[in-house]
Amino acid sequence: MPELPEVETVRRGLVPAMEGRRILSARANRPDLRFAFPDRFAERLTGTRVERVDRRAKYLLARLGSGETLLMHLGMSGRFSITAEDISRQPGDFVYAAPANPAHNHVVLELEGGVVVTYNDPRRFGFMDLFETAVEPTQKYLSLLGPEPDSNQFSGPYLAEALKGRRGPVKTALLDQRIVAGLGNIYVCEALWRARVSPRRKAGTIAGARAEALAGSVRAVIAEAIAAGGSTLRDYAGPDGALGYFQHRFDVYGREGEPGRCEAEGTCPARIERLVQQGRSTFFCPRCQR
DNA sequence: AGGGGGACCTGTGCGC
DNA sequence: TGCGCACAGGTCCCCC
Repeated sequence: MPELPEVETVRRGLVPAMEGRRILSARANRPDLRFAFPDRFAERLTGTRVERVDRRAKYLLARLGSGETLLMHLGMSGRFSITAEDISRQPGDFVYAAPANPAHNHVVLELEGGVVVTYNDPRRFGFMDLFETAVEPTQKYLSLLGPEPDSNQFSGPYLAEALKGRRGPVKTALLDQRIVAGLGNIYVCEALWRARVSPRRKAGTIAGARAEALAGSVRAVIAEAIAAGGSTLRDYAGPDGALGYFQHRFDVYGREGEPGRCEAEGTCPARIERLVQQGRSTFFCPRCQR
């Protein structure tokens, strides 16, 4: 379930399990996920220390003592679980609504301190790569990414400039990771609704105050979702060290046919509609989004 | 260059 | 109960 906020929540869960620990063994249980694992994947991980776990857009980036970075993308259905002997009062595992089918455990990392990090991904849309950290500016998955929503670079004027001349719908443009990094189908719908911008509006017509509002909505939606993931995390962090996975109530996503929450009182006379753009569902209020 | 459509996978929920 | 279909939070790649 990973858009930027979910990936950030996962990152925060992986930090205590991985940072500072040497990888004692690594195993891929199959040759590929979405793409083939890089050459000598397990050997390049074994024996090196994880110095830091970063995130860029929806990518998790484990910085290794070897000078390489392990890049991990969760695709649509990727998830990590952690088992640990000695991380008391620390996240010991992620909590999911349904248990993982072990048949889809594709990568297993054993780290110091009895920590085992397992990557499970039924659909295998996720992928992993290893690259020299020094070449990150030209790394194929990272080099073309737009600004993070919470960065100074991401602003109304930036967004207007980035969307200028684009003839397709703004919904599609916001999913383009080169324009802004980390948004997915849910948060694009939510941000457009908050800004009262129609998902069908031509991207190139977003300018001025409208661009400002949209950039602000993107920022706010992402920030709140991260905070909600964090609060869930605290709520679920019990003595066994469980880490809650992000849960959220959406204003439009998945709410086709329900009354809009567009008015101050919470009830809009219109109902949320669903339409399909580029083969993906868009949820919006036909009355309030223009 | 930008935009549209298909491809990659498995799982789930629904209508018949 | 079984079957087929639609749909699912992402990205890449090919074509125009």
